Amino acid sequence: MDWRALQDVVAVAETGSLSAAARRLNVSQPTVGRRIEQLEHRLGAVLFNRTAQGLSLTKVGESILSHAKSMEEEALAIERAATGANQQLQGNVRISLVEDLGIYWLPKKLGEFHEQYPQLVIEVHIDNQNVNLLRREADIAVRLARPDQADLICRKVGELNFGLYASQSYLDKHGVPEKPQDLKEHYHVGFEMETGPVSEIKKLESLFHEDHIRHRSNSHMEIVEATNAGLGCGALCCFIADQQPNLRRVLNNKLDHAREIWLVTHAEINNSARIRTVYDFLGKAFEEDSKRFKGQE
Amino acid sequence: MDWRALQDVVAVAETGSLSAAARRLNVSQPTVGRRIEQLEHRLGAVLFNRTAQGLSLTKVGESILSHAKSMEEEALAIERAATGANQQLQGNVRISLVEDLGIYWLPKKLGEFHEQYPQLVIEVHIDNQNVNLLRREADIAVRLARPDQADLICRKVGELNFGLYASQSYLDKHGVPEKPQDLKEHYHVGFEMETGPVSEIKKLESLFHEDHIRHRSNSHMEIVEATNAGLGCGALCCFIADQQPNLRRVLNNKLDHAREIWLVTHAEINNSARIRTVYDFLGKAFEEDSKRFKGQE
DNA sequence: TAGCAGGTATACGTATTTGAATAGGTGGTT
DNA sequence: AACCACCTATTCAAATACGTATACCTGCTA
Repeated sequence: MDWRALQDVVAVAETGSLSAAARRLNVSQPTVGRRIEQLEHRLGAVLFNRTAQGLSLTKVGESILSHAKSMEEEALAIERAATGANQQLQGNVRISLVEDLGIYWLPKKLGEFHEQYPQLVIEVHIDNQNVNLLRREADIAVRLARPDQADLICRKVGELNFGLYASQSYLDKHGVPEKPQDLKEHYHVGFEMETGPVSEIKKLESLFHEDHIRHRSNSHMEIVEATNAGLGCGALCCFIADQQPNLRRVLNNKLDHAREIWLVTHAEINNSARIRTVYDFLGKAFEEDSKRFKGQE
Repeated sequence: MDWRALQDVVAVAETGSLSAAARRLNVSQPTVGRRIEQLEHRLGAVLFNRTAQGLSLTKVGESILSHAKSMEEEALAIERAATGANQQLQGNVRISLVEDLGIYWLPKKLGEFHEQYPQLVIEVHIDNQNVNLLRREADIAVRLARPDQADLICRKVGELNFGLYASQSYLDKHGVPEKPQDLKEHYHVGFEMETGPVSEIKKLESLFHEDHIRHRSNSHMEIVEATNAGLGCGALCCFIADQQPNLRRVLNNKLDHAREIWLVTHAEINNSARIRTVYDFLGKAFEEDSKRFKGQE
């Protein structure tokens, strides 16, 4: 029995089509189709119903799936174990961060890092959604909330403060709000619900008139630009907004909210010398800039 | 990551060499070598120490092995699930039996079976050691002791009686023993320790003078022939020995011992129509001949 | 010490596997 | 109704992986 076909079964079952599975597995659609066909022949059972819309599991296929998924778990554990055992200071380390930190902060820090560790390659993966560390989608993640998955090790490395900002041109046109109630007359530029912390977003939005919420985005950078462009008041990272010459803080820090910054990695792979090196470097780097992130500088 | 390489890792770790693993996996030695080499490269870790005598696991290799073995377990479970789901009355069924039943009894029964189920192919696997049903080394096994593995379903289908026999020519030469004590003067033809039930064998051997145990074998057939050839008194299946014209029963049935006959299969694969068919057929066949096996006919 | 029976590593022609291209089907959208 | 986006199945040339043959190493035995 070709175990690769079992790998394919998981991918096809989860994506619902040979094509999508092939993309995920970095092979071609005919290859996935053929391998599954062979497996079915070998097992003497049809695992999928084929339609023009894709494939769906048969009863037999379902009875097999959980086993194949267990195999996948074990395969991932193998990758983690091997990575964790690697004590060389060379190779890739993949870091996942939210835009704010990934774009406005990390690059400036990495210069120093590369001087110190010339053999290490950093892959930066900007993503406001959470990546799955258990699946090695990243080696190290920076998150704005404490992770709750098991098997992860994590460390709080600071707080990221958000304040309410608007552009000078916007304020010239719409006036400067003096107290929170004044916001009812203002426009809001905010986060998409799916991406950010829902309760915080709703709390902020409730200060504005519901018809005045004109713009939402899943991109933090885009919100900075939209605020810069005068579309309304936006809740922005202080350490970013304070450096934008056209942005002004609104209502001082009455509407600030802070989110915790967590550095996260997988317990097993953190045995790896190169990953621990990056992890420790980031920990120190965050500490150095903790005041900036709190918006106190 | 190529899951086939993980399959290879298990085989190499268990057999200790690329060559042996290749034989087990039905591929060539260079193939196994290459795939493991690739895996090591992909994982960035050396899994085996290579010597001219074979391969041994490194520390990293060991930390991986248990995961890979778990994958193997799951893969086997998949095979069983697929087989069990197969409701067609065609295909192979592999039966494992001890020689006595496999050679002197089963073939005669199978004629009738094939008439009834022309689409089913029976593979007979004669083996006095126990095969591993969990690994699908056989679909159905006939054993002379109650199996203790989990996940097996089994059924006692009779008792196989053994008695003490010697050839007419042997008795002419050495005389006929009248009581058990007389056996001290006789020669014994018996089982190898590894194959049979150790306590029974020792009990029987103790009746003879230790210098008179001239012949041991792992083959029941060979013991029949050896006894036929006049090498000594042998403990033989009654239903076989009673049909041999030259063999005589010694000491009537004072030294009989019976072993239970168990029909065994795997719980999951017994859902398969074809396997259940054979299982039920064998159950009935054993019942029909139960008196013969007890040596009462 | 020679010969043998294991093993790994390597070279190379062949056979298999692969992916690009494409035909053909289906459902949703304009 | 026509188009588009998505899917599967098939074809065929090209890339890849494979097995055979072989060199070479090591430990055992005569």
